[in-house]
Amino acid sequence: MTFTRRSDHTRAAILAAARDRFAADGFERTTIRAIAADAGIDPSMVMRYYGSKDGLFAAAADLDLHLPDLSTVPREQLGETLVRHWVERWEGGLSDELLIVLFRSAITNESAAEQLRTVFGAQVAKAVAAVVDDPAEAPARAGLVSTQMLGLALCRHIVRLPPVVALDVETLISTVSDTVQRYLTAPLTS
Amino acid sequence: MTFTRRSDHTRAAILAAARDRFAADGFERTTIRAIAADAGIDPSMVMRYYGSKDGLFAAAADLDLHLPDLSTVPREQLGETLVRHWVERWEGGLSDELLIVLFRSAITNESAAEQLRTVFGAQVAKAVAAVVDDPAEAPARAGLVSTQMLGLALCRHIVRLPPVVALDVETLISTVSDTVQRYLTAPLTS
DNA sequence: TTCGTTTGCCAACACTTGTTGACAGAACGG
DNA sequence: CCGTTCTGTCAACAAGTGTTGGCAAACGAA
Repeated sequence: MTFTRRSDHTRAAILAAARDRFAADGFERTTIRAIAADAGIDPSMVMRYYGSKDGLFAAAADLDLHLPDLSTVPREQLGETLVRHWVERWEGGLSDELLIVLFRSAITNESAAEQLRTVFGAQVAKAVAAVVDDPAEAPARAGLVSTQMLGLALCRHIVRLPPVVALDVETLISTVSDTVQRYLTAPLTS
Repeated sequence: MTFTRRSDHTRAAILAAARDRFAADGFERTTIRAIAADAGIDPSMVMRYYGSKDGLFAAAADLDLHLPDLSTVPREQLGETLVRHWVERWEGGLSDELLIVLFRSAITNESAAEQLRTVFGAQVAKAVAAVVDDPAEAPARAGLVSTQMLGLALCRHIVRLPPVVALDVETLISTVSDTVQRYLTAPLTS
């Protein structure tokens, strides 16, 4: 099944071009013709190898957050570990534009939103569940953590709110870490 | 200039239909034909009264956050005042779908993103500046507050992450209020 | 070589998009 | 009454969309 086909190069070129376009423009504004042009091939090839625009998107937005395993982290460093990982992943140039792909498209495309829900529902919940005292509180804590981390990425890298973009990385990390630390460990008021 | 034209009813119907559609589908997927159909008129009327799709969007997404004046609020209630106002505005049914309009479209449409930057840059910064000790810190604090408030709205009302949707309103308010209170008043580590 | 398969391009389909201009009737001022 | 303006419809345009099928060349096994 994993033979190296002669078309592998083309397939990879399509996927790379698709990620660039989806990340830059979102799902709706990205056209198969533009992707094909970027990849230097004919639009019909995209259909042949990925079936449809939706199929191509699914292939392009398949990602792993690689969240750190929090179970081995000292309790008082949980927030910082998570936030630092998150921030540095986003700051790390274009290497992880997959996140932007998913993000940009999830706002308007329902299947992309479902994919984002799955990614966060599973991966963040798993990371959080490993360190929470009361398992019943795990979903709520994971949800709160998600609001802060997604909000941070949204403001700094998608909408690019000037004051958020201007924030010093270390200030950002240390301030937001305190928040996430509280969401993970502080008693949940109600 | 503010005569009551006979077409005012049509103009209003177009605007209402446009807000519904933009909020539900975002800018790109919303078609003038669909808006016209909802409003029960011909697509060409939309062009006549609003010039273009962009013009219609600008008219539909013109909004005021109505953030409370924090200068009269006791210092220890700043966070809760802001967060409660924000959450209740979003929870208040469809009455404020304008926010969703702007939000959904800002991700893929550059002029909408600019509009969102303006709204937050101006209105949040103004509200925050009124209560911050060191004026030099105001933009950073406003930025941090924005990440939490936008992230909250994103997760709960746009992407609809299940654990965030499931959160009890009062738990949500009190927990996030603590965060915003810290962003407004706690020393900024660096 | 000879055959079938793979890879790619070309042209076209059927459809939707934003937008425009011509035209019919109502409303209104003179 | 006339003539003008306003409000609305209809039909069409030019462009762009995802998608499909046919065909030529390159390849790989026999």
